[in-house]
Amino acid sequence: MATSARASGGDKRQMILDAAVVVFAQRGFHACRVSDIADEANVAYGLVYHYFRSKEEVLDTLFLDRWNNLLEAISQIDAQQIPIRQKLHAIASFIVDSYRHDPDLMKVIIVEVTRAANSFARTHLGKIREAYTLIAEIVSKAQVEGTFKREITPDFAALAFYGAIEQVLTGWIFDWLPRGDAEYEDAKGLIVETICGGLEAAAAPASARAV
Amino acid sequence: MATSARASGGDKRQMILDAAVVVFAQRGFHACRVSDIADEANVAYGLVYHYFRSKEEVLDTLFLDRWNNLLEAISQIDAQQIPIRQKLHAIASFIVDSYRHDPDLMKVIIVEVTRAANSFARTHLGKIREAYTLIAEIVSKAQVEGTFKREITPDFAALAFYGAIEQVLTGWIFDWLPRGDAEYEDAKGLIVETICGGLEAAAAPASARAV
DNA sequence: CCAGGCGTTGACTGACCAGTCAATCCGCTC
DNA sequence: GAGCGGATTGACTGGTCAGTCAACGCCTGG
Repeated sequence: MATSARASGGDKRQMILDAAVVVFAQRGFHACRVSDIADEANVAYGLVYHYFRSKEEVLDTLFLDRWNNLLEAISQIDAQQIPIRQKLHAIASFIVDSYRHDPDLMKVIIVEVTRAANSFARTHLGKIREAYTLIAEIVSKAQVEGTFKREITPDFAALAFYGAIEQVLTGWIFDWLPRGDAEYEDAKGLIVETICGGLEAAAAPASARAV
Repeated sequence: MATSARASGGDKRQMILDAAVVVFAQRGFHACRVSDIADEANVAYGLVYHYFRSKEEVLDTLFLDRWNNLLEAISQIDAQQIPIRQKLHAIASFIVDSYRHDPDLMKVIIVEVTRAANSFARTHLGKIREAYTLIAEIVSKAQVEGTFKREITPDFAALAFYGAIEQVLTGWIFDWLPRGDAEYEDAKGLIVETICGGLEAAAAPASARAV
């Protein structure tokens, strides 16, 4: 009664999006057919085209929703008055927890958009770079206040930081790395420690930039 | 005369491979047609299938040739009696110089294989992970000798190191980062410094693992 | 009870393209 | 100069799928 057979308004739209996540995660964007999405959503083929202009628009929608969340989260984290390490930890947390909360969706976003440099990343380059830029600004401020050294450019640092996170997520997605709540928590700390503290034992003087 | 109209043996095979690099780099593996490769190589469509079983085998060939080179290079670098930083710098150098020497080929390998987690990376996961493993072993040895701290697992360190390199290459490939000989040299040093020394100014004690 | 219209359906079309194959070419050997 | 066999050609086939569209269902408002 509450949920009539005829679902109200955008209800089926959401069902299609949810189905798309499952299908894209399982078979990949290019390998799956639009009919797979419709089947998974228990919806007629044509309805997908009622709500979305194309198969691509479905993926675009999934990506943009999620990525805008990320951008806002980073901005909010940056606005807080906390040490730089805590900021980076919070960003890593947000992304790792996004994965924990909905692994399929994050898999789709990373595998099909973020890492798919020749197809979708092209379209969304602007959005993706916004994230880099926000992180770079955080690094930059840390350099100004003296917490971070200046030898490494903020852009470069952002690349390394985000790259490390993405690489770890990729490791989980493809089962190179063990998954689990403990692993997720550890990873957050390890990413931040690697990027901030480096791998070297605290012994060599800062000037030991050999090679 | 030396080069007769009828090229000898595997000559055309190489022409096809070279053409594939150009075409894959320009339009992407999925977006291009086999006929594009044949056209670019000035060769009949069918000849591609004389030398390769499928379009995929062309890409596989490109990838494996190059990746095996990389694996061997890493092994050789590891065998040398030099400080850990120099080893990592040499690895970064090899990869960056590979890009400098043949940007299109590296673009194809990274964009179409290494980062294409859902299609080709699947097939070549083993090969790709060999690289991680080799790097992790180097890190592991550095931990044993006390140069690297033990808090960060070798697997994780390898992920971060390789991830940083790949991210920087991606930055060049898609024009987020300026290219040029100076930039290439700088990048090698910055990658190593970021991973080994971290971003933080040398002031906080090693125990400052906040958050 | 009827009309209008959004939501929904799924068969169909048009285009695309990987891979096949029968025919031709050409260098070589005997 | 006959004939073998690998190299080369490109028209063709078979299958796939994204996207279209005409029709139908069901709610709503009059």
